Order: sequence, then C-alpha cells, then structure tokens
Amino acid sequence: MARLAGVSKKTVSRVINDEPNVSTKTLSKVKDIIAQLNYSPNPQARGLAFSRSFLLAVVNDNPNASYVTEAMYGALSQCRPNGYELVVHPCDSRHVDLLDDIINFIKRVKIDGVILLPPISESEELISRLKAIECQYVRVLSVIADDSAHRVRSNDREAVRHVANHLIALGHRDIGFIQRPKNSQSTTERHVGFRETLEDNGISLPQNRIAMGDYTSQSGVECAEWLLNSTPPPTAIFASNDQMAIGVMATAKKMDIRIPNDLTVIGFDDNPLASMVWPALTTMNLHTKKMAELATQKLLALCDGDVDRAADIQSELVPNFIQRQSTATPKIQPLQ
Amino acid sequence: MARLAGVSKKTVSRVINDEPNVSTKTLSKVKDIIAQLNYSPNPQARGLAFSRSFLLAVVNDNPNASYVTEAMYGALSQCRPNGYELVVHPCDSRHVDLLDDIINFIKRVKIDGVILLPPISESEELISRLKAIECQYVRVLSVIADDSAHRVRSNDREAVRHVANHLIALGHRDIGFIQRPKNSQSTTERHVGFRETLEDNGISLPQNRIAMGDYTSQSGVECAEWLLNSTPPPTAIFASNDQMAIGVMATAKKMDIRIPNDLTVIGFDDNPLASMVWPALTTMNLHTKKMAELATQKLLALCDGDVDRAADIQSELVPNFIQRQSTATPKIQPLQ
DNA sequence: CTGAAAGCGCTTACAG
DNA sequence: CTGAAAGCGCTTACAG
Repeated sequence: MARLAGVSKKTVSRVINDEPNVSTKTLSKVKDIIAQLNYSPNPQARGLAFSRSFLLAVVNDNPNASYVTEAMYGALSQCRPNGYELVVHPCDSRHVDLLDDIINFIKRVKIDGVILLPPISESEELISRLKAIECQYVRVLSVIADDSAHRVRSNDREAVRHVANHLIALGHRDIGFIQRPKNSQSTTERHVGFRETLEDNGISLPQNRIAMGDYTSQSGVECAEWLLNSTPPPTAIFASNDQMAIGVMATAKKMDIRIPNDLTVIGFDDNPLASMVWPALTTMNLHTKKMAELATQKLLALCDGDVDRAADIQSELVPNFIQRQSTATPKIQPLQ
Repeated sequence: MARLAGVSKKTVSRVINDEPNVSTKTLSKVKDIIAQLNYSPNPQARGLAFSRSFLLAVVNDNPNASYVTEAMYGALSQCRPNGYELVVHPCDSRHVDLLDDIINFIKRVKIDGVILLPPISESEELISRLKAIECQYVRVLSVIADDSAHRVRSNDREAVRHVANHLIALGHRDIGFIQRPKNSQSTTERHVGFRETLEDNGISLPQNRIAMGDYTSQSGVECAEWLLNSTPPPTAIFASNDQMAIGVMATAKKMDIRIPNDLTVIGFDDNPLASMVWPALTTMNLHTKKMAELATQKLLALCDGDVDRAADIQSELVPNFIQRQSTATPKIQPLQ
C-alpha cells in the first residue's frame, strides 16, 4: 500500500480524488509513489464508501447491431477517461417484463446512470420508474422529450426534408415511402417531415405509395414487391431505414429493374452495409457515435449532480445527407 | 436491512450464498423477507469482502460489429443467471500500447475473468501477462492453443474443406482464393485446409489465384478486379470472410459478370449481410453466439477454481455450411 | 495542511 | 444450526 511511503491513508485518498489541502510537495511525492507502484484504487471499496458504483450502462432494445456497437463505442470513449466503466444491457422489447427487468438490473448492479437508446428511450413509463429509484439517465431519441439535460435528439424530421428535397430536385414526382407502423415516435417524425416537404412542393403521397415495413430487410423486399408491381411503378423509393432499402434493391434486381437508372432508392441510417451494396446506397448518416458521446457527457455531469452543465452540452444533431450511387434523374417522366 | 427481521446478518449471508447449516424454517423465513423487501445485496460490498468483482469482460480487437455483438449476447446469457455482469473492452490492434491497455483495464476494474475474441485471443504474450496478474481467461479462436479448459475452438480448417468440396462437386476447377496476409493463425487455418482439399482432388491453387485482402469489403473489390481481369478468369472465388465476398459481388456486377451463372462466390462468417445481398451469399456459419456461451461457461467454472469442470465443457465447434444463391455449376467448362 | 476514528455492506474465521 | 468479532479498502466527518 502506498501509505507505507510516508503519509496517511487519508492523504493518499485526497491525492487520488483531487481534493484540496495537500501541499505541493506531498502531492508530487505521493503521485510518484503511485506511479512507481502502478497503484490503482480498488473500485469496489471506493464504490462502497462513496455509495456509487462508477458504472454506467447502455440500455437498448434495438436489434441493429452496428447501431448499438457504434453507440457503445461513443459511450466508452467518454467513460474511461472519467473513471467510469460501461456495462451493457440489451433487452427484448417483446418481453412482457421488459421494464421490471431493466429496473432490477439497475438496482442489483447499482448502476449510477443509464444511456437509453431508441426505441426504449421513448418510454415515459421507464423514465418515471428510473426517477423512482433515483437512477440518472440520458435519452437518445429523435423527438423533443424531457429537458435538454436529459436528452440528445437526432432531428429526423429535418433530415427527412433533405431526402425529399433531393428527390424533388432530381425530378421525381411519383415517390414510394416505406415506413414502420406508428408504434414509435421516430417513425412519425420521419413520416411527417417527408410528407410535408413533398406537399410543400405540390407532390402528394397517397396511401398506395406508403408501405408498412418493420425495419428488417425482408420487409423491405415485401414492400418493394407491392410498390413496384403497381402501374406505373414509382420512380423512387425512400425507405425509413437502410435494411429495408437494401431489401428494395434486392427486389429491384430480381425484377430486372436497374438502380439508379430505372429506380432511385434512398435509405436512412448509414448502416455500414450501405456503402457495401452495389450500387452504393444514398442515405442519411445519424452520427450515432457522436450522439452517444454527448449523451454520456451529460450523464457524467448528472452523476456529479451538475444539471446545469448537463443542460449546456449540445443536445441536438441533424443527420447528414450521404450521396452515393443509388439515386438518379428518373428516366421516364411520370405523367404530371 | 433484512436482518431487522429476526436473524443475524450472518444468517442472511448464508441464505444468499446458498451455504449449508441453515434450518429449513429459518431459510424459508429469510427468503420470504428478501422477496418481500425486494432486497438485493450490494455488489460493491460483496465484491470487497469476497475480493472478487463478479465482473467479466469481453476483450476484442475485431472490427466486425455483428461478430462482436453476437459474442457479447452469448456471454451475457451466461453471466446474468450466475450473478455476474459483463463489461466490454474493445481495443485497437494497431495501437502500440494494446497489451498494457488491456492489463491496466483489468487491474483497475478488478475484472475476475476475460473472454478473448480473435484475433487478440491468439496472442501468447497477452496470455502470459494475464497469468502474471492471475486473471482468469478463456480464448475463442480457430487453432488448438492452450488446454481445453481455456479455449473454445472453431474448426475452420475442417469448415474450409466443406467449401472446397462443394466447389469441386459443382464442377469448378479454376478457383480464386482471397485470404488475409498471414499475420493471424486463423488465416493460415483457412488457407491450408482449402489448398489441401483442392490438391487432394488434383486441383492446384497457383499463386496467381491467391489474392491478399484485409477483411474489408474494399479489399474484396480490389482482389476481385485482379482475379477477374485474368484470362480466363476463375469460375469461382472463395473469400475468407463475408465482407470481402460482398466486395467480390459488387465488382462482378460492375463488370457485368452474373452471379452465380458466370461466377460462383462463397464467403465465410455468415455475417447478417450475407442473406441480404442479392443473390444471397453462400457461406459458413461460425456459431459465434454458441462459442461465446461455451467460453463463458468455462470462464465461470475457472472463476470458481474448478478447472476440471471448465475442461469438461465442449471446446470445439465446426462451422456450418449455409447454402444460398451465389453458387452454381460453371457455365463454361474450364480446359482440363 | 494532515491524520485517527468510525463506517460503507458484505464476508471469513471462530466460538458456542 | 446460529451469532459476535474483525476485516475487505476505501471514504466522510471531525479534530488538530
């Protein structure tokens, strides 16, 4: 133990926790010894005394592996330098005990704070239960919920306007849209922003141009079959995530519809797949890692009891339009 | 505290840890109170007293998000029911302080044991440093390293024989192979198994049919360009991971080479992408989740000091051949 | 600026 | 079968 080296336990403790009231001389001496012994304090003991665990968790019910991984990396980059570690808690949104499971996990491990990823981050019931057990949280989502200290928002509504404007600028007038059933608010955001922008430009989005997918590529296949079998087919399809867009591309190839010559396809996510498929998929990048970084910074501030600092950290990002090769001017002008 | 309810701290402790010497009556009474209070012991305090953290970690330097996620889910499924939590530690194999970083992490967090994913799991230096700090470990890899208590092996050599046999059965005689430079043993396993099986069937694998990729899809593109620009081009290409195989497919499409009619493509991994691309990619499934589950079971046994139990748990899996749509009989019989 | 005492919530080792 | 004492490695609250 470092205390064999001249000073009391308490003094070492002061040095480790950057507390005041240590003479410069003692400070540097203790720091030397710490470095020399490669000493690191026992986190269990610290946790017990502080009644904090220095553990943060990422809670998510999102099946998209690359989204979750990216978010995790973002969180990790902020945890480590601040003396926190990250525990993962993926869960299944179809499970009936979902919320109980999450709350039990937090209580059992004594997690100091959680980063909530969509879609579970939209659950107001989860939030009130977290408050009840006094667990700090920050939500990553695409709607404005909670105060700015507790959320990082991706402005999907704005993002989707870019998509619509791009399609309009290319000359598309007959556009198909694949959305998810309205059980999540982010879906609504994407739908409303898209429809509004089209309508502002005098383009309608009738019911027979809206297909319901479930964010899997298989559902993209089915939606595309339905949309592309109408006469005439739409000249462009916007899928509200990349996996479905990739399903659309597969269907088009099977039907001998060339992309982008015969059909323009746009996705949403910038999934790593997006640049791998051929032709590479035009999509929106969600800045997932950056979102998670900001969320973690806020959470760290909240764990310090500093709500103001948390609120001051940036709390909104607009996804970026990523132009690749799946979009083009429509070959045949649709009848206007 | 539950002890207000009739018995001493020690008795509660006995109940929680399933220790003997508690009367059935006291036992059920204490269990009742625990359930009633929804009591869960403080993990920091337990950790401190046991001088264990009940924390396991997944350490990996693998850039493949879905591989890591699947492994993580496998590990998680074994941790939770056994009172352990999982901490993640991704790291960068290009970083010079890689090993120092890992060791410091383990010491700082007092991780009880680590699950090592490939390729870092092949590092003997890491293993000896883990032993030096008395950290338990289990390695997930594709070679036979260490004793069976400390490894779960994917028999890639055997797997690759399936691939070769499948190609031969279809009638392919001129086959291209994309491998990674021999800096990892799993690469060697895949190469040797493939070459041997071809040679056993009188088919050679000359230098101009072996391309060097780096497991990214971009490298798959480049390797495919090189292989497909030779005259005549090979009738089949086997890429030693799916990402590169997908790069091959993109190149083929760009060159107007139809898959599988003009070119058969096989990957290795069963990445979630594999079934999404068109045509769906024939590949080998690595049983990643199952591998991680077995590794975690072994690790749990090792943390209990029970090496025999760890050794008895299954320590080898053979990847599964997944036939999809990217393979066919070669159109033109190559000159024999 | 520094330290001795008591406590965080559990356990081990011992006594009954 | 049960419990009182001491300790895990840190901290807080207090005294000097």
